[in-house]
Amino acid sequence: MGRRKLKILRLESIKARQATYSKRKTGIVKKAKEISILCDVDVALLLFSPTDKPTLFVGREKGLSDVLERLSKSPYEEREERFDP
Amino acid sequence: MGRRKLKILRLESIKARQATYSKRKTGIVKKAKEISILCDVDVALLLFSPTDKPTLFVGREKGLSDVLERLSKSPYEEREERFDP
DNA sequence: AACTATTTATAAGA
DNA sequence: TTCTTATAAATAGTT
Repeated sequence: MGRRKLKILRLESIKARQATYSKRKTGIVKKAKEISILCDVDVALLLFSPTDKPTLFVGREKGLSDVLERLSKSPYEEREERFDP
Repeated sequence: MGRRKLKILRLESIKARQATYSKRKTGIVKKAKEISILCDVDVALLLFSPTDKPTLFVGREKGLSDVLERLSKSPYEEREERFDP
């Protein structure tokens, strides 16, 4: 989306990475919140900025530890890792 | 987006929650991958489906434990929790 | 799983 | 960083 189509490759300048990070972080956190509410599911999203600042969103008024514990209790057969969605 | 504007409230039927989850999971995992590549940052996204199946995406070819360790080492003052982005 | 009308996210610019 | 706007992308309802 945007004025031009962007290729998904590492942005060259640190300024561009910071500007794009700021915009996209807002978008993805919003998406995380929406899917959690709409579908009534647990979500945890952790991001580090180009300047190393972490942002954490966990849905449904839980803590990160609750969601991680849930993952640890989930059978391996049910887990799905997405490296190339 | 879509044929009608949707209010961000828990969908009533389990079928609707499952259908919407499936579509939006694809979208948010794609977003996580994109911000990780474009901005060259660490990202971890964990989602549980309405049928309890977990999906995990971690960017930059790291493991979840690496990203969690990075969070644990991050100064509290730098952390940002987003409950209402 | 696919289609497509419509809404939403965002790239570039200011 | 924040706002605007043109355009690309996501997705709700449907089949």
